[in-house]
Amino acid sequence: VSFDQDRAIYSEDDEAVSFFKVISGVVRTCRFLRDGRKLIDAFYAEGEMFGIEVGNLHKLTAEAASDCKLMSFRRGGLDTELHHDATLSSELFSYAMSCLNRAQEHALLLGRKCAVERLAVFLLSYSRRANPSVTIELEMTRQDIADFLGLTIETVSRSFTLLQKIKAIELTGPRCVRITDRQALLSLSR
Amino acid sequence: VSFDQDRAIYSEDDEAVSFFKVISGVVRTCRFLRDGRKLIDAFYAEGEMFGIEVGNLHKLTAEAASDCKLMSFRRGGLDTELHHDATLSSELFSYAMSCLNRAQEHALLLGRKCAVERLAVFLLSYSRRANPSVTIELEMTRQDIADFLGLTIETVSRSFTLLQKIKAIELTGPRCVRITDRQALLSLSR
DNA sequence: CGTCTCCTTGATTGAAATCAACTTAGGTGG
DNA sequence: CCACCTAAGTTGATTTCAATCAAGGAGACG
Repeated sequence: VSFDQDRAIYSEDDEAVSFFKVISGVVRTCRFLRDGRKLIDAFYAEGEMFGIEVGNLHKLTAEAASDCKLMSFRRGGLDTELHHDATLSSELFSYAMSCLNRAQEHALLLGRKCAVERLAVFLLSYSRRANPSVTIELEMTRQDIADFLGLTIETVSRSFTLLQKIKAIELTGPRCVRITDRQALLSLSR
Repeated sequence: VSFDQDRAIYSEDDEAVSFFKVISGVVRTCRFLRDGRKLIDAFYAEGEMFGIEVGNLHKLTAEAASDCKLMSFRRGGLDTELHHDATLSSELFSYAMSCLNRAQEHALLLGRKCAVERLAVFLLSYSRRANPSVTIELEMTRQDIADFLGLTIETVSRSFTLLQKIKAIELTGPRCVRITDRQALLSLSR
């Protein structure tokens, strides 16, 4: 299945009939407050799965952060299978626990880290998942980064500038970053 | 096992040899940044389980938020059992997913809600788990609430005062709250 | 009765949000 | 092919909310 950038894949409280694997592009899952405030919970890149739920409803909204292609899986008998296939369900347990870990790390970032520190964490985690070359291509907008880090686009932009000023990164384009001092980012991030 | 208030039950990166069930009192799980900044991930009250991990190490620190009694379980063959007992592992999956949900809700709060809104959420969730009587007894300090909500004790205190001023709550003592306008709290919390 | 801890309140500072203007890059069509 | 248009990003000025600094009050306990 293909989705254009910013298309909704499913919405909060939609019935969870399928889950997905990313073939290409980036997907974001997010939540909203009634007045429109938004927080991106996670980005999913090539090869990652999302949309697995326990109840009948999706707890988050999923949107295409870039144009992307997905593999869709019928949820079907997953529930019943769960009670019989111990390997499957223990793998799902591991999967859920690793998501939990990521979410807890995210909470620590949102609750206790300042703007530059948040961006440092983001760039490090992003560089880890992208190919390990020096220059990384950000596949999402400043707005997406801001909504993930609990900031505004202006603050994100200023933080990029600041990281560049202290020579931790180099901006070769608005979406292109080279990490020039990984150690500096690391010490900001903990 | 008994723990006095503020005693560590286990620390981040400790070997995860046991997990626990709360018999009485309240436990908090938390993470730290190197400079001492702290975020409480969750509180666990009577009957709740904590300390279940996938790897060999605890990912969080657990401390007694009040004097408390715990039931300790050897982790033992849980790993091997996991691959054979489908019911157990699917239950663990559900457990992990509900923790994940809670963590995501927490992240939304930390990333996008202001101080009073955060306190409103906290009081509502706390009143849900405590007995449903009108007056609730907070079993933790302002510092704990602040570390959970990503605020300082002063801001928490001011938010209590503010909620009282708008007649959403009544403080019958520093640790005793009566919710007088649940609707007001609800509309702050979403 | 004094001391200590926890909590509240006030004054000031500071980091990020908001408001506003400007720049750049990319895409489109003349 | 180039000029224009638009969306995305940056930068600056100001405001705002929460943090910090500081002082004082209330209850618990020896």
